[in-house]
Amino acid sequence: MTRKPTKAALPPATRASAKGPEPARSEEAPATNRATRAAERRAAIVEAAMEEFIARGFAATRLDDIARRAGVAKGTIYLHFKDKESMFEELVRIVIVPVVARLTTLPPPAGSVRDLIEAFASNFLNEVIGTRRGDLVRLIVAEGPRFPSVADFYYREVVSRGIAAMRALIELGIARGEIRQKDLARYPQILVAPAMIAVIWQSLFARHAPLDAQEMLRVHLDLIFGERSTT
Amino acid sequence: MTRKPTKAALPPATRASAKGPEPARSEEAPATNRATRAAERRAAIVEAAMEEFIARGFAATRLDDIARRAGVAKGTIYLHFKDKESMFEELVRIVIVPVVARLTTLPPPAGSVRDLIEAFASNFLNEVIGTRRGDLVRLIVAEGPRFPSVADFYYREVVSRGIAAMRALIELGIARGEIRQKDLARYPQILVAPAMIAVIWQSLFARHAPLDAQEMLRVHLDLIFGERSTT
Amino acid sequence: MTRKPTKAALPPATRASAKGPEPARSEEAPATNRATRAAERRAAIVEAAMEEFIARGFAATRLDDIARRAGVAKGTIYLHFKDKESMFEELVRIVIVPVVARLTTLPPPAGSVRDLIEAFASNFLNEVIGTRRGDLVRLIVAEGPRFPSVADFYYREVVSRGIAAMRALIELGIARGEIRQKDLARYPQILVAPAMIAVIWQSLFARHAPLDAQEMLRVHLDLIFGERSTT
Amino acid sequence: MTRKPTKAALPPATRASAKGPEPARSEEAPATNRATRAAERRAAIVEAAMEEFIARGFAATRLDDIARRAGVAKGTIYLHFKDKESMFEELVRIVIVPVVARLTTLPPPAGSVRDLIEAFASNFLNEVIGTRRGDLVRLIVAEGPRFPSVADFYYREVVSRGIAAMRALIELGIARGEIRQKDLARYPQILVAPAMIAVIWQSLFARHAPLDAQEMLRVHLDLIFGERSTT
DNA sequence: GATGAATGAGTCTTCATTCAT
DNA sequence: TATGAATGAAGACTCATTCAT
Repeated sequence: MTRKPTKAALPPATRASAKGPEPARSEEAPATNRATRAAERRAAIVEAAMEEFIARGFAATRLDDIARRAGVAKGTIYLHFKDKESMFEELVRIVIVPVVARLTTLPPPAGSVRDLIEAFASNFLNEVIGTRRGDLVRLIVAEGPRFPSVADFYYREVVSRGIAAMRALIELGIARGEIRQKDLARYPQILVAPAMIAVIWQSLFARHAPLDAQEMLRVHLDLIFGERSTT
Repeated sequence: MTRKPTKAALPPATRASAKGPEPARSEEAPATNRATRAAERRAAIVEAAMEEFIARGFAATRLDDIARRAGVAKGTIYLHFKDKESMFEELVRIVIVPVVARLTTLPPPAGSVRDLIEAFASNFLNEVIGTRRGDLVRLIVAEGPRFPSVADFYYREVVSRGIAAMRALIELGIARGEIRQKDLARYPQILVAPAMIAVIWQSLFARHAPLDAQEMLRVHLDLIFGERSTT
Repeated sequence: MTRKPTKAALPPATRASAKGPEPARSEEAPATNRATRAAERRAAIVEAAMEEFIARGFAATRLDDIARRAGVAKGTIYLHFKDKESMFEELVRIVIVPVVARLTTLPPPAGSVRDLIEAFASNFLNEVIGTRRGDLVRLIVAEGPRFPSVADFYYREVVSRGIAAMRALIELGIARGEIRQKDLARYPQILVAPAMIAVIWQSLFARHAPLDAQEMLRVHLDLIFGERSTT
Repeated sequence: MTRKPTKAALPPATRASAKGPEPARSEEAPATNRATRAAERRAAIVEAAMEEFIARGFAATRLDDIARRAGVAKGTIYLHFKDKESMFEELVRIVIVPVVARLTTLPPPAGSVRDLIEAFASNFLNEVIGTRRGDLVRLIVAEGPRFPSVADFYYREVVSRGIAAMRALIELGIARGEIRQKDLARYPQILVAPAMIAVIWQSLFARHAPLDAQEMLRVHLDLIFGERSTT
């Protein structure tokens, strides 16, 4: 048996690690109207599916488990999603869209470029690295080749925008004299690389060698902007 | 069905599709004695399995496909591996060990630290980024959480050693005055991050936005060592 | 999946596909009082169910489709019928009873026996062969073995009566000297056989080889009554 | 529950009513080589599937039941047939082809046309009416509209040939003066109609009113050829 | 050793039926 | 009465693993 051991290796999941505002499990709030109930259920399914897909990957995830975790019957899933595959694809969209929305709103044009980027980094540290959102990034890396539409979506919505935003910042930094190396603007990936590595590191190796992502990012920024006199 | 679309996206494999009477053995030498034959078969299985696992991930890979691609019968796989799961785990070891062996041999004590690292990078560019070996890295990222033993092994054999080696180089660079930022030695991950990002980028986004990995790595080294006067 | 191809072959029904806010009631009069409304709904369900059962057979018909076609909610069906099975059984009764009623009324004591039978045949041609009613016959042939009660009912109400009526006519024909072969009265089935074959032929083979049922029946009657001098 | 009652209505099938030369169940003959075993299994599956499809119709038949009846595991069916649907389609071909083969061989040009047709009829009586083969005809009538390919095949292989053969015989009969009514050659269906009705009658109404098919066919032939002086 | 037919547990998906609104 | 969201039992199909040849 192949899948069983795989399951055994992953204890019934971390469960109650509700990410959204509320677990939206049933039995709790009676809720009032039907639409609300339906929305809650849908949210519960999304939440549960995310958890399971992250824990086991697409192919090894069982809809049965998602249903159980969401506290709904198996058939209910099919009231919200066409099938497992499109559930996965929609899921990524559902989870990513609000993140993108927030990010595109954020940038308050304050202080120096370094301050701006540090704000970004700090945000990233709190909201992505080591969180469910970080795991989602790893999930996309894992399943991307088998779900081109997911990779496409992620590139379009997140990567290309992120790269563009970083490039703009870098160019600003160069213009203001904060960044010396002009070529950096051609490869904004360099700016983000350590952050991405931190995300992956936390998923895979945190157990063996915990990584102080915050400090690493600071060192990286020092590399780009020069070390700060004031720490 | 879970795999159908995935299969559609991945045409029935690029290799052997022998279906007729002839087993289509591994194309190499005819070989004479039994031990050799067995070793060849095993090698063919390893090769085929790697290919399939990389293309579809662990759960979605069918032993049937591996067998067909390797030109052996399904049962034969079980003469070499206990089951699918341990096959996967052994596989990673089998493929990684020679790579590590080569890397630990490599370091030719030549010129400057930057030259050394550039040699490394160049090697990495040719042998990893955009190759099967690069895909293996993505595979480990993908399956790591479900195969702790694989993640462990990879950390122990590759990551920790790589980090240690990089740290040694960085310290050497600092000692020789080639690298100004002392803190870098605490986070050798920063040195490797762009290379890893390049690996992942090629798997996922090459189609949308091809990345000139070589040039990116050069820019990154300029950042660390300062821009070269000559170039 | 069992039904997919079947569905593909049968475009989502020719009728109502109302999905929007409006229930798309039965198109007839708006009706005022409740009893009337209920009766109308029931009629719509019966009509829709018949259509679907004929198109797909009992097992492959979905209550969902019936409801949609009838323009009612799925639950409404259960206000009128106990379950799918008894719905099917009642349906056949509901549809057949008025037909039988009409037939037993028909026989206008006109001219010769041949004229009488020709009147019958002509009626059958117009009202059964190639119509919904003809498909019902095929449906009963198809589902009879799985619905003994339906077969029983059909035998009792239609077949045995029809046979008896035909026998009476044949005997009359023999008595009057119109029919020479006396044994025919023992097998009135022979008289009806071509008509039944025509019904089935239209369902199955009309596409390959259209059949002029009217002319065939005429030839058949000529066989029994002798060819007419005038025609 | 819809399918359960349907099942209940049909007691676990008549089972041991093996039609072919031998039941080909397992456990009996040890068989020698693999190919033979496989062929036996395939035959058992075909036999079992026919039985079940006839008893319940396509949609209501469960592969589980077919497997159980054939004495094989569910998966084994898929070694021989792509899916339920193509199993059904192939089945009809598999069962019909040898029948057609035999029929096209049969006709020994002996005696009078009536004798020839009586030989046919007698054959039909023994080999079709009231047998598995007869049920198959009913099955095709039942499922034809949902399986155009089956109806097509049946028309091409059986119906059109049968009609052509009957027409030839009728024309011969007319030429020899055995058949008076010339128009009959235009509708050979009339010649076959009572036989078909007998087939259907036996499936549906035998319980209520057994039909002496042999005698009925004789009467029908008397109608066409004139009553025999000797009998 | 090598084979590949056979197995049957496991998974996705459907749909008749129920019931709170 | 009418609704339709929710349920979960049932059924088609897959595939890792075994074992007789």
